[in-house]
Amino acid sequence: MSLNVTIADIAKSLNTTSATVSRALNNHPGISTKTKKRVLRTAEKLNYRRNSIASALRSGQTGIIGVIIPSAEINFFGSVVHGIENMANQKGYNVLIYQSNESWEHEQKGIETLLNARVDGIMVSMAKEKNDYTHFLNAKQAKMPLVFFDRSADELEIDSVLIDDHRGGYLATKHLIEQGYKRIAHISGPQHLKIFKARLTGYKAALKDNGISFDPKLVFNGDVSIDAGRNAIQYFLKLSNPPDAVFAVEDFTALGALKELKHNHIAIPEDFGVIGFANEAFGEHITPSLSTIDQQTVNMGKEAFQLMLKLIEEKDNTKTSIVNKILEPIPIFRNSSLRKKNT
Amino acid sequence: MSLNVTIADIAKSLNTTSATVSRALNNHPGISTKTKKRVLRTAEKLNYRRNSIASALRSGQTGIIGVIIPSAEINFFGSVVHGIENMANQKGYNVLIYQSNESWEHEQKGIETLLNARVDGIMVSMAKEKNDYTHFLNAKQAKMPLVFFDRSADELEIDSVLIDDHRGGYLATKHLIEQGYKRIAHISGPQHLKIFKARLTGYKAALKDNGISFDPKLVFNGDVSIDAGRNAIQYFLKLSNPPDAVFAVEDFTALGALKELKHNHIAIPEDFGVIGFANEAFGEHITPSLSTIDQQTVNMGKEAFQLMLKLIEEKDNTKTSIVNKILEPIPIFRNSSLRKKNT
DNA sequence: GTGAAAGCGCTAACAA
DNA sequence: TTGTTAGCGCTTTCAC
Repeated sequence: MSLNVTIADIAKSLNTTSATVSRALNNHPGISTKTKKRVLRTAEKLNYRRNSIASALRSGQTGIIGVIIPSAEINFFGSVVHGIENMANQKGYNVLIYQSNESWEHEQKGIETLLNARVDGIMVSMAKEKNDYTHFLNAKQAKMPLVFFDRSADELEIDSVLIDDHRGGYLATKHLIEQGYKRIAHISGPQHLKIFKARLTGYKAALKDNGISFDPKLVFNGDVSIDAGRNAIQYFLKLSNPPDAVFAVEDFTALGALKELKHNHIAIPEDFGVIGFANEAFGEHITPSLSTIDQQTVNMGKEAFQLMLKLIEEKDNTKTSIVNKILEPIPIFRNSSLRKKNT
Repeated sequence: MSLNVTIADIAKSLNTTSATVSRALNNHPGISTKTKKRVLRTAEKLNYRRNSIASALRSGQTGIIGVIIPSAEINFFGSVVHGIENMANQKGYNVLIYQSNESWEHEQKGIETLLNARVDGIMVSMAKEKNDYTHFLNAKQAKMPLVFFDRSADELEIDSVLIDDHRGGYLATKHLIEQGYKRIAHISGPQHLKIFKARLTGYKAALKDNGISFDPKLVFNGDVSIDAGRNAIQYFLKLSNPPDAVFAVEDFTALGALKELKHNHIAIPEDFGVIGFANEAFGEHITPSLSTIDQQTVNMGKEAFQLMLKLIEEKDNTKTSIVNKILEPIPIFRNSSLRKKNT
C-alpha cells in the first residue's frame, strides 16, 4: 500500500527473494522462463517502477549523459542537442542539459554539477569566454568520458566532432569565383575562435588556388551579428575598388549584408553575390534566398554521441588515441549567389 | 587512493564519523564552527565530490526537473527551455530534457523514464499527436509534481502556464480589421490542442465584436506547417468570394501562405494581409516582414518553473486549487499586414 | 555538539 | 536455477 513498490514487495508476494526478482527484471542469464514470467506479471500488477537512483548507486551507472551548451535558444545548439538526444534515447540513455550562457564560470559549474550527478559522460560545446581549462582537466582526471562538439580547443587532448570550417570557407569562396564574381570580400568573426579563423584561411586558400591575390582591404572583421554585415557593406562600398561579392562568416552577418545591399539598390545576385555560413532556418525564406554552408547539426549530435558511446564502452581499457571526427560542410546555393543558370 | 573520496574517508582522516561530516557539509544546525571548518578544509584537500546519487537515494530528492518538449530543434521550445534552465540553475536544480518528437508514444516513454529517474518534478508541453492521457494520470497518481506549459489540456486538472491564445487570436484579427481588410480568413491548427482552439475562438470573437458575421468557409483546418499555409491559400483563392486577409495559427503556416500569395502575384499587404503567431526568428527578416503575436517564451519558462517550485514545496500539503497562469500575448505588426501609415 | 546504527532500493558476489 | 549476504554513499533518527 506504499506509494512505491519495490522489488522486495514483488519478492514477498511471490515467496522468493529480491535477487531473483532483480535478475528476472534485468534479463539475467540463468533464470527460468517461468519465474521470469511470474515476476514480470506481478511487477505489472503491482505497478512496479524501477528506482533508477538505487540502481545507479549500486551499479555505478546512471544512464545519463550530461551536455553543456552555450544556449538552448540558439538554433544551432538546439539542433545538435536534438541529434544527441535521438541517438541517446535509442541507446537507452537520457540527456541532462546544462547551459553555460557563454560564461566560463557557468561552464565550470556545469562540469562540477555533472560530475556530482555521476553522469556516464559529458559532451561539451565550449563557451566563447575563455579562461583556463582546469575544469575539463578535472573531469578527465576523474576518468569521466568527455567529447567536444563544434567548439573545441586543441590544447586539450579530447575527442571531438567538428565540421571542416576551412573547407567550408573554401567551398563558399570557390562558389563565388565560379559564379564569375571578380572581387570577393570576407566578413570575418572573432579570430580567437578557431572556427572563425579556419573560415578565413579557407577563403584565402580558395583565392590562391584560383590565382587571385589576397587583398587585406577586402576583409572586414566583425562580431557575428546583423550589424556587422551592415557595417561591412558600408565599408566595402566606400572602397575605391569595391568588391562584387562577399562570403560572410555566418548567416546573420550575411543577412545584414543583404539588407544593406538592398538598401543601396544593388542587384543581388546580378551585381553582387552573397553567401553565408550555418544554414539558419530563415535563409531559405528571405528574398533573395540565402546561399550558405550547412553544418550537419543533427548529424553532428549523432556522431558526437557515437564517440561518447565508444568511450563509455572502452572505459576500462586505457585509451591510446584521440579521435577528431571532421564532418563535411555542405554547400547550399540559393538565389543570393546564383547568377549562372547551371549548378 | 580510490578514485572517489567519500565522507567516510574524510571522517577517517579527521577521527570523526560520517554523520558529523555530512552535517558539516550540509550546513546543519548544531555543529561547531571549528569542526565545520576542519571538515570543509579536508574535503577540499582530498578533492571530495558529493555523490548526488547516494544523496538522492537516501533523501528522496534528486534536484532534477524533467522537461518534455516536442523538439529541441524548434526555436520556441529551445527558448522556453532556456527560461526554465536559467531559473532552475538559480534555485539549485538541474534540468533533464526529453523530446517527444510530437509522438504520443515517445511522450509516454518520457514520463515513464522521468518517473523512474525519480526527478523532483515534470514539466511538459504536450505532443501534437493525441491518444489518451493515462501517462499523465499515472504521474499525477504517483504524486509527481506536474506543470504544463504552452500546450495543455483542460481535461487534466494540472497547473499550467499558457499565453492567452484567445486574446492573441483576437488581437491578430482585430488588427486586420483595423487595417481595413474586409473578409478575414483563418488557418487553424489541430483542434484537440487547446491553444489552437483558443486562437480560433479569439478570431471569431473579434469578428463578432466588429459586426462581421462568421463564415465557416473562411476557416481552413491545417496541421501547423508551411504546406498547410500553401494549401489554405490555394483553397481560399478558389472560393467564389475569397478573403482579403488571413490570420494563420502559426508563423510557419503564415510563411506558407505568404509564399503561395506571392506565387499568385497578389500584393501584400495592399491586396492581402497576413499575420501569424509565435514570433519565430525568421519573421522579421523575410519579405514582406511578418506580423505576428509574441509568446514571451523565456518568461513562460521562468513562470512555469516558479509554479513547479511551489508544487515541490507544497508537496506534503494536499493541493486544493489548480493554477493556470496566463501570459499576455504581445502583438508585433510588420509589413505583411500594415497597409495604413499610422499604428 | 557528536557518535552509533539503521536503511533508502538495488545488484552482485558467493553459496547451495 | 535460486537464496544469502553484503554493501553502493549518504542522511537521519536516537542516544549520549
